[in-house]
Amino acid sequence: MKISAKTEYALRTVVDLASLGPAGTARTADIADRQGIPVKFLEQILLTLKAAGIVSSKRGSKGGYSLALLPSRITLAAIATATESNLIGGADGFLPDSPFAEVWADIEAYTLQRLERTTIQDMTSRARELAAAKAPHYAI
Amino acid sequence: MKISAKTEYALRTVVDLASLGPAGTARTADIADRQGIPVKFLEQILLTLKAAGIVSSKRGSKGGYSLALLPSRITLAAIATATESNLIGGADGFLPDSPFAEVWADIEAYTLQRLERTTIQDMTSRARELAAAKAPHYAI
DNA sequence: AGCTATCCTATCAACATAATAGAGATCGCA
DNA sequence: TGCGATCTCTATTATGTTGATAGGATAGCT
Repeated sequence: MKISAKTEYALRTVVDLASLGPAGTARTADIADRQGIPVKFLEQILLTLKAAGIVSSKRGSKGGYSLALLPSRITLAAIATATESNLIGGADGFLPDSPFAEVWADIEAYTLQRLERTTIQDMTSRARELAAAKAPHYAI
Repeated sequence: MKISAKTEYALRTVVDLASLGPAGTARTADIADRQGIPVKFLEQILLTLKAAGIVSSKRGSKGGYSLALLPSRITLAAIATATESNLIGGADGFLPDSPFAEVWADIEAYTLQRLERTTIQDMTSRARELAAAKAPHYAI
């Protein structure tokens, strides 16, 4: 289960936008700066995310990107399938009715389900939990 | 979940050896021929499998490769970890306590478990089942 | 108009994988 | 002992994918 930099950047980018709250907007350069992502690379990623209907954009001065959906409606699967060329379907080479194909199909089904059940909202709330558990003295 | 040609070849090779029965031996060239694998590539794969303790070899005339373990003791995980450079550990880039890391760890754990619970013997018997289901008129 | 930012496409560099090449080492047997 | 068969080892090439960069085109705001 390798994860590409592109997908990792995409996930972090969507969380970044989600952290701005509803109707929050950010320019590519600002996201890139906050997340440590090469600007021109992030441009491409944002175009991909836009094509997938995950973010929306506004051009020109006062423009930028914002989430096209509620964080609770954006699944990790939606992001990963948009950016990862073959999240699934890597078991070709085996005959379709081979026992190996069954095993790989099983693994891919689990993977896809897990990513489909998990939303960006899950990520942000879980991040808060983890932060609270790590530094409870600041939280109290 | 991409699977490399090397791993696919390795899996097919071990099944090929298992199909020869206990104490069955085959030369590299014969396996390559039966499985449609480039000979020199298969040489490297067999060396890898040998280093992993999955097959054993005998040199010279009358030499060849054979399984070092019973098919019921060879897991898909053993083969895949031997041939695949990073079956696991592809979620670096995320901070270790990031919620993303949790999700990926979960998926990897499932993957590894599935491959560890499945043996080459499972593969050969399942292959027979599938063949029987496909052509029941010949089986009766 | 002129500035700002997204949009689009081409290109390059780095890396991993698939495959090939050619010696070298060891075994069995005549 | 010699010789062919077969595994063993390392280097090299080819190919494809990914990560990143470049530069201009398009659209919105003031």
